[in-house]
Amino acid sequence: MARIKDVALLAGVNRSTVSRIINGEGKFRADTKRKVEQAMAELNYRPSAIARSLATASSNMVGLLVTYYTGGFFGEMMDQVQSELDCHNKFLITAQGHHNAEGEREAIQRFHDLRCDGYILHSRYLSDDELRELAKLPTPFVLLDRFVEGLEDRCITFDHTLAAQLAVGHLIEQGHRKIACISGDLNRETSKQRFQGYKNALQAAGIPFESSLTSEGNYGRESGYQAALNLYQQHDDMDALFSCSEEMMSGALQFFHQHKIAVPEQLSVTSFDSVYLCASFYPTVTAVHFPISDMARTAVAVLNHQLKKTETDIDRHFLPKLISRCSVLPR
Amino acid sequence: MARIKDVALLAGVNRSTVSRIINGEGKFRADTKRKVEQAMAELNYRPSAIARSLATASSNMVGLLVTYYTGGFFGEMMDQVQSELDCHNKFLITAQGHHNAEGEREAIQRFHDLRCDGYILHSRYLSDDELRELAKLPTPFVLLDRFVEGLEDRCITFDHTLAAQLAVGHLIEQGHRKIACISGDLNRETSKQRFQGYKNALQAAGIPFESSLTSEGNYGRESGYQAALNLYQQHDDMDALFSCSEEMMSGALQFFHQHKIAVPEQLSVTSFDSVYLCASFYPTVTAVHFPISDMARTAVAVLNHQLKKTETDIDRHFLPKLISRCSVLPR
DNA sequence: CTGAAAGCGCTAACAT
DNA sequence: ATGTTAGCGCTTTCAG
Repeated sequence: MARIKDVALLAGVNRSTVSRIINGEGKFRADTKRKVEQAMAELNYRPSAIARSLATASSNMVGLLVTYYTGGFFGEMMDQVQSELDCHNKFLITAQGHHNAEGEREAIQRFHDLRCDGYILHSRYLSDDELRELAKLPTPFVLLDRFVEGLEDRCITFDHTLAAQLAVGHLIEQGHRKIACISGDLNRETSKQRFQGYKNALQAAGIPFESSLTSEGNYGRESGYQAALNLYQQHDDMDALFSCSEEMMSGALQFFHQHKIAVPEQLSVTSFDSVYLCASFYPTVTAVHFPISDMARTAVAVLNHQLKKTETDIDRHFLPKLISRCSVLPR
Repeated sequence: MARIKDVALLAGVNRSTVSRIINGEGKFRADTKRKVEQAMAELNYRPSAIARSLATASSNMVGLLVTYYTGGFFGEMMDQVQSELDCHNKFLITAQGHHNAEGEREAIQRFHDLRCDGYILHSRYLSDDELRELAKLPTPFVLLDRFVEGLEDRCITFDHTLAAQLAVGHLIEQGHRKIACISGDLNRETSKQRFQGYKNALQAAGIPFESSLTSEGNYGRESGYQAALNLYQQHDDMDALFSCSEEMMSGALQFFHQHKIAVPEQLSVTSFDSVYLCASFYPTVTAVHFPISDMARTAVAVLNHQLKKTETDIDRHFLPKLISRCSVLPR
């Protein structure tokens, strides 16, 4: 593998001249430049990003922490982050948190070992305190879909409560009263918020909250199926259902199909939706969209400002939008 | 950020001693080891993977090229590759090929710039010749789901033709004759193979091939919907359908639901399935499973042998299995 | 068992 | 406009 000194030798110049030409710093005589470029081409030379990192104390790498790779949600994030990063010629390093704090810590450790210039963390299990501690270290990072007091500048947030409220509110507007809810794992902050949004919507309409109309899932399809089953056994007269995730909605729909419960004729449904799965169901499901792509893009933008230490007024807070599809009928 | 020399200073030993202790090379007096470990802890020292790479001429990074991040298929691959790599303390670098040769070239370029020790390539657009050229360079790589003559040792393959044959054969066994097919983009090698499998199955059963019973999609859901529409308009009496991808099956199912065509009572269907989407449909769809996870794991294993220059008899060829679900009824 | 010194491939003052 | 030189943080001979 050719090194910079081979290029310099072949071109008959000094290594630093080559370096400068590569990095476009300063001016050079046209023919030096030509000679160098020719030598690089001839030797098929590519500078070593590693050696560069060491010399410049900047790796050009950005670490992205996600909870899991599978399921499509992550792919969406990754796609956005990568394409933003590509524009700036930075490298993307990813790691999974594996659904626990220790996993997230290890992931960040890896980023640190690689001396990533910055991180984008979709952290679910690290405590606010731990994150604030991390913020004291020199490496900048932004938090994706998380709010931590004291770290406001680094937080890309989404209003989960309002989103759920919107989805349930739509059901109410269409005249539904007996509305069931499949929540996510209620240990998770955002799940709680979504659940709260469900309650808020009911309250705003003066509908009493009834806990037997709610069932906790784990965001997976099977849990959605199971929850639908539970709910239906207790309330075969419910007139609507709200699911806190698209995957769980997928399972619920399976249950309804199987039991010949017509959606939306007999039962209206709405859902949370991240990767437009709700558009692929039958019927297509009216849902609040969780704009993870836009948020991921924003995360990179904000991180870039932190890296350059420039101020920014990029809007870091996202509001939900309801996407009307075919799963709701007025009562 | 503490460096090795800070640790050495604090522990009162030489840098090389620290280095040796970190890497567990040789023997040391118990108390030197203790002192050093204490110093490392105190300084919160973590060796720089970058400096290490430069010194050892080995980056401990592995590059994974995929065509796209979105859709879940990639996540599955990535998950497997990462967890295998984790065991060996290696770093995963990913890049997208962006559905064209130039994109794949750039991705590999990135891997090279980072001096990855090896690559796992899910390459769709680079020619066999180009891949053979690449094989002449010193960096080892493995090809995922691709067969290139001369590179047999590096190819992890799957029998797409047989898989399709199995899925269509099952339909035939159940007494179906008028079987439609939604194929993938026929410019792609594996799509051609799947399509060929469809034809093979028909031929084996003595059923004449009828091109109006086939429709080409692009692996996306919408194209599946469209294809189902096309096919049904021409042959509303078809008795079965085979889809070359789960996504397209999703779209087809939407069409059938919408038009009250009962699956499987009125129409039996089978599909290709990568990430078990077919289990989430209603009805659940009988499908041949494309074992991308196992293949990805194997890819890492094979690459590891290449990196260590050891021989291996790992089985690199995968055979399809049919997973029976609820979308097929005998005629 | 440990230390001294050179070097990995590059960049960045500092000269000229 | 280009060359000289000294690192970046680590590993790895070679000594002892």
